Amino acid sequence: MKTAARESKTVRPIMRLLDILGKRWSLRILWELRSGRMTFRELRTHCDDVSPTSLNQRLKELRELKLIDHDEEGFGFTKWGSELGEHLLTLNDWSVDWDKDS
Amino acid sequence: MKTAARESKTVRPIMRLLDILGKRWSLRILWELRSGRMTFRELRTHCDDVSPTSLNQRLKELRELKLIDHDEEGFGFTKWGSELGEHLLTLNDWSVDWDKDS
DNA sequence: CATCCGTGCTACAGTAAGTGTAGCGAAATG
DNA sequence: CATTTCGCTACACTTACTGTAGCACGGATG
Repeated sequence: MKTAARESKTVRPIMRLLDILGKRWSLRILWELRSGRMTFRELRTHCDDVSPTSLNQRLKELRELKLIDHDEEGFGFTKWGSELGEHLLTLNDWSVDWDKDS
Repeated sequence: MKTAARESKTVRPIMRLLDILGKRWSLRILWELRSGRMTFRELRTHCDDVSPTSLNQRLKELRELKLIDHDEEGFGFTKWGSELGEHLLTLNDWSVDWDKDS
């Protein structure tokens, strides 16, 4: 019975969330998807040409968490992902003030 | 003129933020620090015994971003880190609903 | 039919990042 | 002095990510 390499050991939702969001590109992917659905290649371009291996891995995980989905228009937010995107937006506003105090 | 391995190429504050938060343990560290200041070793224990190498690296980066600081009571939030902690709290509330729709 | 797109995605070797254990030097306490 | 606790480092090992190439599929076009 082997445990997954890096998935949350706890059951707490926040931990599941922090686990995946703490992986490289996760936050960035969600951030970029705010501007609408896009194809794998488009998304890749928006994410500084992240390697397709990594992108695919993250997309798979984010889909499993029901944060994004995929249809004929490409990848995009689910209802939940959309809500999470809102949180990122408020974080964006915050970061502007934070940055002023560089 | 070499560029830093993984620091943001853009100047946008949100990117700087997502960059560091997207590194392993960053979000977790901030999450754990909500419960108050703690020593290196305490923090390490709270973070599933993360390797001291990684912990030290993240703490260093988070200090550079003025999100946490260190005094005789240990590591803890700065004013900015504290605000970011609030955001994590609302994210925690959200995650509970999200989790119900597993 | 064949040929050309663009799609999501995989293979694979190389590089970077994180792990786990041991332990150091400094400061505080007895 | 010895002991404890502190932040932190060394180092070999393992895992994660990168960068490039290209595959299989489906739809359009000739």
